[in-house]
Amino acid sequence: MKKHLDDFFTVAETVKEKQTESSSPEEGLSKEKETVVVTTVAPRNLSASYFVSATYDGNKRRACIKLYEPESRKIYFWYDTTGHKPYCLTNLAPSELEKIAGLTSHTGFDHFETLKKYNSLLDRQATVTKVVAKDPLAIGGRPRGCIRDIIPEEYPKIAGEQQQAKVWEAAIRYYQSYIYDRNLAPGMIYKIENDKLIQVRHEPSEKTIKQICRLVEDETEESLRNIELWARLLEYPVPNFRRVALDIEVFSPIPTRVPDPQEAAYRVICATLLGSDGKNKVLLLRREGLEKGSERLPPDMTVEYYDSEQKLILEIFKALWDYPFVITFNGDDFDFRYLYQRALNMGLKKSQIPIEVRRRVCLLKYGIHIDLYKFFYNRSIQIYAFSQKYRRVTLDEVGKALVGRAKLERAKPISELTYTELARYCARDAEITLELCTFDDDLVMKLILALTRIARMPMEDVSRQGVSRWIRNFLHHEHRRRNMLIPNAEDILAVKGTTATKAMIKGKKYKGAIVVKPVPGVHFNVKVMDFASLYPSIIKVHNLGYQSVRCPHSECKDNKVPGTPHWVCKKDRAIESLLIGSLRDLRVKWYKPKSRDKTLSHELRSWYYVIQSALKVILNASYGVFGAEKFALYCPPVAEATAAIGRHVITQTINKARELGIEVIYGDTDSIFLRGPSEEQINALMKWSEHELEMELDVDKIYRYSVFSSRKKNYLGIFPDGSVDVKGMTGKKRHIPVFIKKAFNQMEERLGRVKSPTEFEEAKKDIQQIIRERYSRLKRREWGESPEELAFHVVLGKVPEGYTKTIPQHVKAALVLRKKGYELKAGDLISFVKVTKEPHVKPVQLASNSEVDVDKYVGHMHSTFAQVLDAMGLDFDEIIGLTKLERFM
DNA sequence: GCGGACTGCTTACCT
DNA sequence: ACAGGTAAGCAGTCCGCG
Repeated sequence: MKKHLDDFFTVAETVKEKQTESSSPEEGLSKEKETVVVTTVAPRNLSASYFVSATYDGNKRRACIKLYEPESRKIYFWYDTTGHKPYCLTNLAPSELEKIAGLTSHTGFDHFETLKKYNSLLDRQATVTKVVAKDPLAIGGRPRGCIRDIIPEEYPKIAGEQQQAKVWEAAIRYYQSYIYDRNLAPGMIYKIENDKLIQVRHEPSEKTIKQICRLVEDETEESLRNIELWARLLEYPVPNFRRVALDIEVFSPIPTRVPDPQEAAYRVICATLLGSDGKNKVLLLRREGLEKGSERLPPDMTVEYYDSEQKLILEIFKALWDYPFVITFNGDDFDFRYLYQRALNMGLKKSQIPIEVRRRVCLLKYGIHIDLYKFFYNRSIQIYAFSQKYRRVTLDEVGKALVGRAKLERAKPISELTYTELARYCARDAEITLELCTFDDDLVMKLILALTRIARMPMEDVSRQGVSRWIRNFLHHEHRRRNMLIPNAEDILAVKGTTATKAMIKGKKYKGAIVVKPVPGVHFNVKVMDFASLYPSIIKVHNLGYQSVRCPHSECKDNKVPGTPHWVCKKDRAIESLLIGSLRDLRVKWYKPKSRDKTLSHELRSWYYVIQSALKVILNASYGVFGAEKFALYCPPVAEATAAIGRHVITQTINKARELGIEVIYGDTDSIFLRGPSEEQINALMKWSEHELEMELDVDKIYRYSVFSSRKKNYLGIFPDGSVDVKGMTGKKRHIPVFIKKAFNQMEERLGRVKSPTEFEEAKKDIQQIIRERYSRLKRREWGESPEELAFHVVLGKVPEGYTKTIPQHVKAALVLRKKGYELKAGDLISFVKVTKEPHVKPVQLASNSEVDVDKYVGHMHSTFAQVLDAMGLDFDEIIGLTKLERFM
C-alpha cells in the first residue's frame, strides 16, 4: 500500500472539474481550473502518526487529514468516513427557509436540520436551523449566490419586517469546522483502524498529567478538567520531522530587480536542496560561457549540472513529492510561486507540479510547506518567543541573530556569478534556512507543533497566521465542544457596546495602564516586584469574557468594574476566562518551572521550554485581542475592563506598600520598584496580594542600585553581578549613532563597577571624563575616515510616497538614495548623517566628513546623557566646560 | 518677515 | 494587522510683534 515516490506520477489522476477545495473568505475565489489530485491515501490501518494538516478535497468532497507517520517518515492522506458536511446556522425555521427563492434549489444545498444551541450573548437556549450543503463554496466564498448571503438578502422580501434573518458560523473554514465538530487535535497522534481515525493515548504521560492536576488542586472542578485537557495536548512527545530546505536563484537581466514570479520570465539557474537527512545537493543550470570559478565547495555537497532547465526543475519537484516537510524563506511569495509559473510556462502539466498556488500562500500537494519568513514575521513570535533578537525579517538578519550565520556577501549580481560562486551563495541561503528550523533541538518546529495543538489548526496555517487567529480558533473549538453558538462580531458589538473611558493617547479607544512617576535619583538596594501574567490573571480571577462582561442579568449589575460603568457576571464562567486562566496556570505553575528543572532530561526540558514559550506568546496577546477590531470575538468592554482592573490592582498594591512603610520609587503596568524593603515587608505584601487580590506578586528583579531621571519608561538598573539593565534610554536605541553609543556603553560599564554610594561618587567623576572626552573628539572632528559612526539608522515605515503629512529626515535621505537608483521598500533601514547644508541630512554612503554638522551631534549627546545626568545632579553643559553665560550665547 | 509656542507626525521603546 | 503609554526629534502652523 505504501506507494513509493516514483509511482506518484502514475497514480496522479487529472480531474477536470471546478476546483472546490477549501473555500475561505481570505483566499477569495478559486478560479475554475484543472486540478490534479496526487494521493497517498492511507491504508485501512496505519500505525501511530501525527495529524499535521487538514484540507477540503473538492473532488472527493470530503475533509482530508494529512498524517505524518514517523517510522516511514511519510505523509498519508485520510479522507473523512463519517459523512460530515459543511453547514451554517440560521434563526429561521425550515418552513421559512423553504420560501426563500434559490435556497433549497441551490445546487450546493443538501438539507435542513433543526437543533438547539446555547446563545451566550443572551444567556438562553436557541432553536436554530442547520443549513447543510454539499460543498463549502455553496455556503460562502463566491462573490454572489452563496447560501450565507441568500438568506439575509432574500428573506426580507418575503417576510418584511417580521423577523430578522440571521446567519451564524458561515465564515468558518470547512476543515476547521470539521476539526471542531469531530473534536480533533491537530499536532497529536492518531492511528487508522479499519478506515477510522482514532486518537492514540501516550501512556507514560498519564502520570505526569495526574501530577499537573495535583499542582493546581485549589481550582474549581471545571478549571481542573480544562487544565487536564490542555495538559494532555501539551505533554505528548514530538516527532523528528524529516525535512528539506529549498532555495532557488533566478537569472535576472536587471541586477537590481528581482524577477516577477507572476511572469517567471527568466531561467531558474540554481537550486539547493538541503535535507535534515543529510541530503545536500546543489543543482546548477549550464549556461554558455559561464566560468566554473575557483571557490571551494563543502566536501559533503553534491553538485549537479543540468543542460535543461526543465530537468533541473523536475529534480526539485521530485524532492517536493518526497519530503513530508519543506522549509523555505519566503517560498510563498517567491520560490514556489516562481517554480510553479516557470513550470507552466515550459509546458508542464499541473499534475506534474507538486505546488498548489493560492492568492497569498503556496502549499504542497504532498507534504507541508513551512515558510519561515511568514513565521518570523509574526510580531508576537519576534517579540515574545525571540525577545526582539532580530528586527528586520530578512534571512541575513534572522540568520545572524538566531543561528549566527549571515548570507554570503556578493560582489556581483546573481546572474554574473561563476558556477561555484553561485552554488556557494545559494547553498548558504539553504543552510541558514535549514538551521533556522533545526537550531536548539528543532525549537522552531516544536514551537509550531505546540501552537498547532493549542490553536487546533493545521501546521501550515499556524505558522503563517497571527496570534489572534490562534486564539480565535481555540475559542471557537470550545464553543462547538459546549454546543454554544459562535456569535457574529457585529452582534457582540451591538449587545456589549463600546468603551467608556478616555485614553491618554489621542485616537486610542480606552484608557490603558498606569505608569507611576519615578522618584529621580540614584537608589541603592532596589527590589522590583511584579504580577505574574497580570492581564491573563485578571481575566481568570475576574471572570472576563464577552459573555460575562455586561451580561444580561440584572442581579449581576452590582458587580462593578472599578473606574468603568461595566459589570461582570456572577453566575456563569466565561470561556475566555476559563481557557486563558488554565493556560496561565499551566505556564506559571508547571511549564515555566519545569523548563528550568535540571533534574529533567535535556530533551524534556527543551520541550517544556518550547511549551512555556508558546504559552507566553499566546498569553501576552490574550488581552489585546479583545480590543482589536479584527478579532472575531472583538469586545471593547472586555479589554477596557481588563485594563481598568489592572490599574486598580497596581494602585491598591502601591497604597498597601506605602502603608507597610515601603518607599515605592517607580511602577509600570504590573510592576513596582521598592527602595530597600525588608524581607518582612516583601512577605507581607505578597501575602496581602494573594489574599486580597488573588494575584501572585513576586520579586522579579533585584538591583544593587537603580538610576532614575524624572522620565517614565526610562531607567538603569544595576544587577548584583554588575550587569546593567538599560530600559528606554536613548543611548541604547537602535537608531542612535555608534559614536554616541560608544560613550554610553563606557558609562554603562563604569556604572556596573559601582558597589556603594561612596563608589558612585568616584564613578561620577569618571563619567564626566568620558563625556568630556567624547565631546572634544567630536569638536576636533575625530570620528574616523568616514562619517560611518555618526550615521542615524531609521526604518522606513512605508514607501517614500506614503509620507504625505510631513517628510521626516530619514525619508529625505531615502529620496536622495532613490534618485541615485536605489530601490526602496517599507521596512528598509535608512542610514543618514546630519550635515550643515540644506536639507540638513545626507545618506551616509554619500556624506563626507567635512560637511558634518558637529553642533547637531553635540545636541544629541546632550539629550542622550541628560537622561542619566539628571539623576546624578549633573549638567551636560557644565561638564563640557560651558559656563552658564556661554550657554546663553 | 521672523521667531517662539504649539500641534501633529513619526519612530523606537516599555509593560 | 493583540493593546495602550511615554520620550524624542522634527515638520508644519499659528500668532504676536508697532
